[in-house]
Amino acid sequence: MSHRYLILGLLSERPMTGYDIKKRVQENLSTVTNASYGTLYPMLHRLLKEGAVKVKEIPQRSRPSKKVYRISQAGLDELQAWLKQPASDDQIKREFLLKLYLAKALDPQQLRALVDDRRDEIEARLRSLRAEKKEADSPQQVWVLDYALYLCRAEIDWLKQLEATLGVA
Amino acid sequence: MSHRYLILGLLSERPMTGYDIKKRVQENLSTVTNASYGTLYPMLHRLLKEGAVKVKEIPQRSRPSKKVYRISQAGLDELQAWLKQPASDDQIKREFLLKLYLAKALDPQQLRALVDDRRDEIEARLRSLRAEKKEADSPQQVWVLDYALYLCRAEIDWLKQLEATLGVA
DNA sequence: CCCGCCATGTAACACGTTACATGATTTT
DNA sequence: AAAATCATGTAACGTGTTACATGGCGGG
Repeated sequence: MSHRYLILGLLSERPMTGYDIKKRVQENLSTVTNASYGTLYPMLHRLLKEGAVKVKEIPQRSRPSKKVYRISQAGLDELQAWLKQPASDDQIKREFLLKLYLAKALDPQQLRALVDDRRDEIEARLRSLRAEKKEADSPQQVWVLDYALYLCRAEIDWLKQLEATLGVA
Repeated sequence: MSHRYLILGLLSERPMTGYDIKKRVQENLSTVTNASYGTLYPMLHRLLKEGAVKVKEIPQRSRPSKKVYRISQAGLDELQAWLKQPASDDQIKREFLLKLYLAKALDPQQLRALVDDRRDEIEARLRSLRAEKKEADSPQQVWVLDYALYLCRAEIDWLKQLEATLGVA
């Protein structure tokens, strides 16, 4: 459901096409969501039907006509109302955590390998986030990236400590 | 799909009923998943059909007969194979992050309120995790709780820093 | 006497991903 | 000559949540 507000939020900045929204999400919001066309287009249709957005069709030569969506007053109201509500609980789905919990079934060497691989992966992610931050051009983007960076560092610390306890045992 | 391995993993410790699994998940794994009966029972049926588990039905007076599931060799093999594979990417869905990103549409006071509320919430969560940790009785459980604790602390640090930059602006 | 625990399950709904379909234009 | 970009969309599939249905037993 929160893709609804993702769209309304982006349209509240400026009118956009579905295609624009997709690009914007990939560039700036990949930490938050991965919304695909299969989610975005149907949701735009729905928002239109419900009056939260309006659309202006711009014909193009030899291409599907561009549909520029613009948020309506009703849409703005809905967005505002949603923003004021406290955020619903996070849903973290960390397959890695599950594996770790189930690792009784694994011998110590394999467990060690699992943890080490994880650390490599997170460290790679940390580097790529740092690179992204250099390119960031809005405060909002920096906030989100910082968030991801803080979490990465925390996970690395935790992994180090975990490795230490595994080393002893 | 990973509920499949959740079930296999828990059954690899000892035979259990669907009801037992649900309880276990609520008690020890709420950080990782919230699997409901509507997920668990159908998955057990499927695992049975596919030969990854076996079942023993124990009739009871005036209650649905208890179905105790036990993992099969095929199931164990599948679990091992899965555990050895690197974990797939995390999917973090943080509604709060989205709100923050879209907060251009919000005036500074409301933004402030959003951030403050979040901090209260996370601090409450931190306390409840600490309490849970005292009750923990397996290393695995401590690992998972520690993970959640590290993330909580990181988020609080990030929020503090965010509050500071908001205060200045 | 009521509530929570035990214990199974299904059905409707909501959500999201992936792959497919189309096809010119611009960049490498 | 190939690949990426622009630009729309649908359909099948997979997964998960919620609410419903059933009903005795034990403790406060």
